[in-house]
Amino acid sequence: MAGRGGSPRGRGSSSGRVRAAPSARGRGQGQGRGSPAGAAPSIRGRGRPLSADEAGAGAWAGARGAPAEEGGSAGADPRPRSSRRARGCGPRPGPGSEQQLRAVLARLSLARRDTVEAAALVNELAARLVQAVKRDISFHEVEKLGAGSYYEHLKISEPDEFDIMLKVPIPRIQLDECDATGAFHYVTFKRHPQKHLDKFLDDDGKLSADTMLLSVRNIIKEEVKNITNMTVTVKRKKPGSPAVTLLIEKPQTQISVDIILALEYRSQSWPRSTQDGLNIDQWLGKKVKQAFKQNPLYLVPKHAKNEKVIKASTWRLSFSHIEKDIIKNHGNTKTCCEYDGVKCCRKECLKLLKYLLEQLKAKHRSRRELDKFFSYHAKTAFFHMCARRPEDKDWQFKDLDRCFHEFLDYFLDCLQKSDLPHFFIPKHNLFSPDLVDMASSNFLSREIKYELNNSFPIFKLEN
DNA sequence: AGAGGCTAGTCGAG
DNA sequence: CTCGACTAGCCTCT
Repeated sequence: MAGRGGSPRGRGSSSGRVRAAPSARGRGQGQGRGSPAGAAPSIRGRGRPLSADEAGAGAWAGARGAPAEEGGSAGADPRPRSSRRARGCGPRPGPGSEQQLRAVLARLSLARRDTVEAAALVNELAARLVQAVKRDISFHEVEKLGAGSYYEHLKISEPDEFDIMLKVPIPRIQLDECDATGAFHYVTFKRHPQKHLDKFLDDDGKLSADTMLLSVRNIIKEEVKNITNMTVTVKRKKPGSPAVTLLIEKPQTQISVDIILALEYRSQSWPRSTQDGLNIDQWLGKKVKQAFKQNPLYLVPKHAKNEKVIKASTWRLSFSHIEKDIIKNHGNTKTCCEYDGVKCCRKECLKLLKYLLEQLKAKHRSRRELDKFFSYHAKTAFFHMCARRPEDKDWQFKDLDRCFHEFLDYFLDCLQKSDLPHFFIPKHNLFSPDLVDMASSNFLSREIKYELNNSFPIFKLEN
């Protein structure tokens, strides 16, 4: 649940209470949600899946249809808790399909040992950096917020990428859209300037994203010099990136940690460009939507590109906190996926699409067609798909194969039409031809169709 | 800041 | 396969 402000949906609450006290959520001990699911030995060897949040989409125009309703898919889900995710019990599933997908998913789960080790390093590093940043008067009030796949329990393969937002509360600011997307804004202070942030204003009185991020970057670089108990380096700055990326070197692997500066914007209402977004009325409910919209918004330093002129002072809206909350509370019913509720396969579908994209990107690393696809595309398509199929019964655990195929169909459709609206800012088309050219979408479409029609050979590669 | 409770996840024993 | 231990993260409450 997102910030204390009030994440909607008090989840366990049996009452109709919508946003209040989550305290009543208590249910039994959170114990054994056993799921053996053939714990694959941590797969560290696997082809480094490119960078964190990326994944593409795939679309396919025609080939739909094939969703193989294969023989009654593995056992009916209704097995209560534990056994729920066990793969392939019950009648034999058709070749490939259900059982194959579950095997893939089992391989994608994070090995606990890796998670424990990575979390210890990352948490220690993050705590130090937060302290260091807080020492600067301008950033006195920063707070940490875990964002991205790892914190959404959607990280696959290895816990090697972490996104950590540093929230800077900024009251009374004004946002002005700076281009047609509705995502990028200029930030100015209303009325009184805020003394501790004045030094980040540019000549026009706009808050300069570049300057502010650079300031954080310098603090971090200094602090990193003092760290002796692990090997950490600060990666070279990428123009237009909202993050300071750190690398923790470990004997076998490295962990990348993105520190993302984020202005915390609380206001009566979200900006106009978001007005028709977050279409979850049928899925999570209007009250939930309303409650989400009471949450603050975040702005991350990110150049509005897409135009000849690069604007150094722009900020992009970020909804990571809401996305995280939706993913955690993804059901039409409150009890979806609770330990005594019914398990759905939504997250599994998303993991599979992310994996597919990662693998395709890795396979075609040397070409450029897939460079423009990111896991955020998969996530966005996922939200739309959930909104189109709002009911838990549309996502039963036993229907993984069908659900995944339908999800891919939808994704292919988006690619083919070059149309994937940002889930929160509907007029912002993430597949707009200026962002993703036709050659790229066609290439990805073709690759996905190929995988679809051949039982996903790319999932079998062991590399 | 710290303690305690809870969830969602992995893993080991039988 | 099932059970339950164990753990990270997150939340609430002093």
